[in-house]
Amino acid sequence: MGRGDGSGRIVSPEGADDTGAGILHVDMDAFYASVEQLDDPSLRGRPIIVGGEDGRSVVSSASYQARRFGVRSAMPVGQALRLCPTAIVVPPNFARYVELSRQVMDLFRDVTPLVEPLSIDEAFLDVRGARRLWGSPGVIARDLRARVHDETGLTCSVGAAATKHVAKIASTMSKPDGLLIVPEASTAQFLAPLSVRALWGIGPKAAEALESRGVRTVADVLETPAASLDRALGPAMSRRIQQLVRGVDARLVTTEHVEKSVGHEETFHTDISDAGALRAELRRLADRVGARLRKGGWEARTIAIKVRYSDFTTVTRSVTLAEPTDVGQRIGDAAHELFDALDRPLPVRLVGVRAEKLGPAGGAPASLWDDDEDWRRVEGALDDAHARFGRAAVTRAALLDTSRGGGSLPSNPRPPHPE
DNA sequence: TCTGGGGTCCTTCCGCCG
DNA sequence: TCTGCGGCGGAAGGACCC
Repeated sequence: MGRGDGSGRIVSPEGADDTGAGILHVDMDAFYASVEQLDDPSLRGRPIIVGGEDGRSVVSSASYQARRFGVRSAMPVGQALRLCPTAIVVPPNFARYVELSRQVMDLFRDVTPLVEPLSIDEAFLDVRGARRLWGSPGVIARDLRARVHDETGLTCSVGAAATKHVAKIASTMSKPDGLLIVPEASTAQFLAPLSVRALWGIGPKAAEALESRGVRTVADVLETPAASLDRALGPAMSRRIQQLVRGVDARLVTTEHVEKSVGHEETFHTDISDAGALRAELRRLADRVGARLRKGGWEARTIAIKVRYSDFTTVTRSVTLAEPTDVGQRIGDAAHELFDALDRPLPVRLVGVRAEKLGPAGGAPASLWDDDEDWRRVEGALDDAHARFGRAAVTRAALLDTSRGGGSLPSNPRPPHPE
């Protein structure tokens, strides 16, 4: 969810060049806050904050009217109210957000089966195979925005570019309720003046490390020796950033996401010193983790606890079990053993339990940054299939499905709906 | 000001093993 | 038998994202 206030918004004019900009990033505007304003007309046009009402909650989402006062996501609600005393605090209604999220994602899948939800309110769409059906990426993006608004009453912002990374940046810059298209040939020109803070994966710490070396913009990164970037960011991040600033981003829009761990944590209303109460809470969280593992048909072998003290220092402890488990009792026992071995110098404000999953069926997901084998098969088959069936009849997704042995090439010109 | 909850990925350290 | 070394996996912590 975006954290900006919409100042500095940039959008593309009607009919802008969209050559090669086949990856869309769609991001709902101030999603939770907008849903609340949709459902309660008395909130429309007013500064609202979606967040818990207890003293320790933070802002989950703020309407643009509140953002003008400096209110941002993840800010403590108390601080937000000092910035914007007239703001109305609304408790979150996650079931409703999930419902609307499903509706919006279904709209996306009407356009292309290659939809990768990133979170409840944003997704990547690969529309490269949809040109014959729905038009060029720019046309698709405009139609999609109109459809989302017509059918849900909500607005979204869309970035269209040749890669996920650039599309993501573009959607952020177009917020709220905008569309920004970056044609493939303009990628370098688009990126060069941006602050390093605009890059995905560069947070406050990494930005500080770069800026302390005089590296403030993407153009600066391009002029900085790799060894210097390695020292500032570490080799892995350095390599990644060097690719991103050159517009290189091999990550594909993938429709399958496999979670690697499940966990729950709880911040108490007031800090707790009583070991019995803390152990009871760990047991409760372990049961929830176990229930989720069983529901997904997974097992876990590494169990970790997290304890945050009253001074906000946080420790984690983990253990690898001899046998994998999906049983809350066993997870709770492990959590208790880890907890009992801690010396607890201060009252505790948060405890958490996490389990690293094994399954399902050992299917570890490929790295985001590796080439995808499925995709290579698809690319190879695509030209051949286009020649045989015509471009409009053949989508990458259909080929992907076919290449996995799960389907056949479409006989009608509409992209197959995944459900 | 006073910091949620759900995750992922990376780095560093350490012990084990050949 | 001892030492050095590299690879590897586990553990812990931190940064980052939404």
